[in-house]
Amino acid sequence: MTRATKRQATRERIAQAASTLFLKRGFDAVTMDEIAELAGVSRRTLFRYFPTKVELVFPEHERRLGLFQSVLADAQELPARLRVQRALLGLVQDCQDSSEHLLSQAQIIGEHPVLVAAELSRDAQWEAAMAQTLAAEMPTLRAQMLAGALGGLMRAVIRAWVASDCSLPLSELAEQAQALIDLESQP
Amino acid sequence: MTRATKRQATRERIAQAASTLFLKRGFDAVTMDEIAELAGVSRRTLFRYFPTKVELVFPEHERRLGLFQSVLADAQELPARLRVQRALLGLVQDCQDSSEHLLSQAQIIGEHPVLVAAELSRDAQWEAAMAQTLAAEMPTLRAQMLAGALGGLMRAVIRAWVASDCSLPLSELAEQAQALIDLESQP
DNA sequence: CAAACGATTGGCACCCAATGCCAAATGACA
DNA sequence: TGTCATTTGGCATTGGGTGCCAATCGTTTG
Repeated sequence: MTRATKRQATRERIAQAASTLFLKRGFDAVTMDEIAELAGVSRRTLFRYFPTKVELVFPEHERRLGLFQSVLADAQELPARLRVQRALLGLVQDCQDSSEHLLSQAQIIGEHPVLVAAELSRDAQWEAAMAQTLAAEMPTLRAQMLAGALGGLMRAVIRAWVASDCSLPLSELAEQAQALIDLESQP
Repeated sequence: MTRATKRQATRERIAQAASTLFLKRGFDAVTMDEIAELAGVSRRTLFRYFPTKVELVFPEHERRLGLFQSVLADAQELPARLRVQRALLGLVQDCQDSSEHLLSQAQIIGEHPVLVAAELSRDAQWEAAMAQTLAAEMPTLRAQMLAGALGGLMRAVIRAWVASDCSLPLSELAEQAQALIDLESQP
């Protein structure tokens, strides 16, 4: 078994073990030792794959953010606001494709303050990426404000969608959001 | 010395001690024991006043949030969106009045992921309060989206203001923000 | 004023997340 | 197959956070 493959498999085994235990008993009631044991690795190795316990709740984040950023960077010939719109649509698609995983994640996060905060700071990374892109064709402050507003919209949309058990059509919600801030008509 | 007075004094002494140490050596390099010693209380008592180390960075938050909520609840005869506008203006005023404290707080937070996340989750409480108020005169989802967008705007404005060492006129920035989402003209 | 009461405090032991260090094991490659 | 770099495990340590109990200090009542 090649090195990279094994690493990948171990990572997924750990994430799976963590998710299982978190869902069964809640974030706080699970110790790192238990996760390590269920995943079949030592506690020390577990910390090499996931530097903090919180990271175990968002195993897909880094990959997803990378995707988002690459969509923003693609097709440089298009205007920035259009690239942002595309990236957001891609994100929506990604959410729909993995709605199952999203729901269990939401259940784990629940009202837990630390996890809610962690999710918000991950959302902020998306906003930062959008702001950077938008800054190419408008003043920085305006780009940051717009990105912040878009991020706030996204959060509300996703939250509503998750609250409906992912049953409502996400695209419809996204349309309502677009009515509030029309990217096309921004000065 | 009456009980409540003493409690108040102790709380402020602790907050002051923490702020001093954080500014001098950074959040991570300060232990709870050191803060307790400088404040002249036992470690155990320190944890009774501030349940987590992070709370020590936002000692004013609870009071400020309460103020914000009471402004939202006042003057029920006015339309909700106007009350939200008032509350936001009050917040801006509050920030200008305590800009000094805000700057040192920003210096402590810096790029520290945990503190950034903690600040975001506090912002989210403001958004929730606004959303609840706005929900009185529009559908819940729309209220949440609008509140999220307003929160994103506020954050960008405050961030820009702090980045300028609180020298730019905050009211001017707020006006720019209003141009993006005009509360009056929302359907 | 004194005694009884309730809130505040301090000290202790304990749990657990997180980190540094070093030695053993394991896959890659000549 | 033998060497080399990566990965892994075990160990010790630091520091945040909590439960428990006894001592202390306002407060209240007779």
